[in-house]
Amino acid sequence: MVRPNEEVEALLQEYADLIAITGGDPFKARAYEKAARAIGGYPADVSHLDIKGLKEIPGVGKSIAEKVIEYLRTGHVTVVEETRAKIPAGVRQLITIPTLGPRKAMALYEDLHLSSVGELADAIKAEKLRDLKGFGEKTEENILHGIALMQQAGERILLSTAMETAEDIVTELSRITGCENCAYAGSLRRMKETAGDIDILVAAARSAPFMGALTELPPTAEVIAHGEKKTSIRTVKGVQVDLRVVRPDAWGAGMQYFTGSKAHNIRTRTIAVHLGLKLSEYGLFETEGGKRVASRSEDEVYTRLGLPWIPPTLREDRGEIEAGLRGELPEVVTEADINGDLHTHTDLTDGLAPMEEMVAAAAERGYAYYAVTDHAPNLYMQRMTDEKILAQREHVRSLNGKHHGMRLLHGTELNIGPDGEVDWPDEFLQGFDICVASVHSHFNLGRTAMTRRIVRACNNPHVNVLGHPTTRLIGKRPGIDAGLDEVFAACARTGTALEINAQPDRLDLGDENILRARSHGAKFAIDTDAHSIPQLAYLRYGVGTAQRGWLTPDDVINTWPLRRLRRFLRKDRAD
DNA sequence: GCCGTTTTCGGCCCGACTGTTTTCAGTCG
Repeated sequence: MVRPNEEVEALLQEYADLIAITGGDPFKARAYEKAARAIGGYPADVSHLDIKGLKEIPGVGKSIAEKVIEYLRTGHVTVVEETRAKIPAGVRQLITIPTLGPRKAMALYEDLHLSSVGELADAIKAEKLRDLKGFGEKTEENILHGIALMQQAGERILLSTAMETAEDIVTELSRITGCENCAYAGSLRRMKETAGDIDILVAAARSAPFMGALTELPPTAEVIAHGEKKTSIRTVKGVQVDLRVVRPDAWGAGMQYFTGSKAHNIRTRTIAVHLGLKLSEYGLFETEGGKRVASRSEDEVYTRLGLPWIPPTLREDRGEIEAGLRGELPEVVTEADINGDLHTHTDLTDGLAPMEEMVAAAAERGYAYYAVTDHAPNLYMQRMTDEKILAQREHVRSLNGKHHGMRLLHGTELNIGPDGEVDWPDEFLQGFDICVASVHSHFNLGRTAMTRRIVRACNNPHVNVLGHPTTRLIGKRPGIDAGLDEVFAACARTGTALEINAQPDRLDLGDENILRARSHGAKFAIDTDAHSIPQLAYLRYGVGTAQRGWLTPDDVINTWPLRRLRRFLRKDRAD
């Protein structure tokens, strides 16, 4: 079900956290963290590897390889179990609170015996923390703020987490005899950035086999409800999954109903009423007499309502009904329209895979072009130098066109400094085919300074893409405070594309900001910011988000042919 | 615990920022 690589990654990360919390060797903790990341981002399935194969993964040596083997054989690792026994699980949860790290978490556990987020919140309210060494009023405030941020995301999970679970379940249920159709619906199908639960729909004459199967799938931890029409379970990861089975001739009406959104459905049902019809999850019926007029496919249902089929990503009652009635629905961008990725990393900085491997994997995706954009020197921890990036450029040039004719662009991800300055002078920047520029520091400037800073970066004739424009991390960090309308206008004016960063915890810009930016006439780049080969597939989440922002291929520069893209990348420069 | 054009020991991503301190620990990117 879940990729074994991810399971192992989670286990090693947990062990790294436990080492850090218990005050173990920080280098050891980092070694486990590094190995966890490397395995999570490794393209081959680790469960098919032996010790020798595992040790070929960078950062994995004898000791970790043996633990991985032990885990794959027995489902657990003895030393991890032993360490777990010393530290309540809640303590580890504490370090997921922003601004709260392993040292503070351990102090809270040892001195105040706090071992859950709830207990911590209560202790802060009782002003118990401020007397602790290294803690003060401001620390209390920051932790409370961090807890609030986490709870704001609430019980919702990231789109990618929901998607992986849903696709696994759909695959399993589709195998069952009698399954005529199976798909996920709900906010997941609309590609909303987070999901509260997962809705799965099956078309079949008999429901019992599917209801039974769901309750017995490996990720099922708890059965919440088990009936004839609906079964709900909770997975080991705490995600609720609702399964509904409909008759095959009601598939379209069921999908339409369970895809939502609620606001969209209210509109479609109102239209039905005005036509003397009634719309439910079972079909579209005549009010008088109850004769069924449509239900087999969504297309049939929408057509009978006088609407074209509406892409699920648009179904938010944000004007799609009106546009549909006028015959002016946008032809939204699809994954197939994307000609290349313009923001990616290699192991020259913090990526996991060597450039050749990233490039080969990108070519397999059928891209016409691909940009290598490693970090620039001002992100000090990456240790980039002029020599290293120039050597990489030579390497990029040497591989250009060698994989299915895919053209390579050599670029970089610049850091936008507090005054809007970037890493290199103009003469040096001139040598790049493309520059992404992003905020990686100074997140707390005031709005005026923040706006000026970003607008200044857009004015730079070498900055082509504004990377993850708000820098938000879903459920962890709000976006920077900037005058976004000014920023979007500057992007449109200067020919700087706004990135739709497809990393599932970023999805930045998000749909609402995309709609705003589009109204300013800005262009966009849907990029994965991939740090490993599997992450190249995150593109789908960026595309879904772009669709939610009503973008067409013409709005998205990396759907364009290379010639047009290159013209855009020159901005107004003469060179 | 990993790794090696400083190779079996001794380094390991470096610097900024914040809030707590009175010289610095913890967290983050």
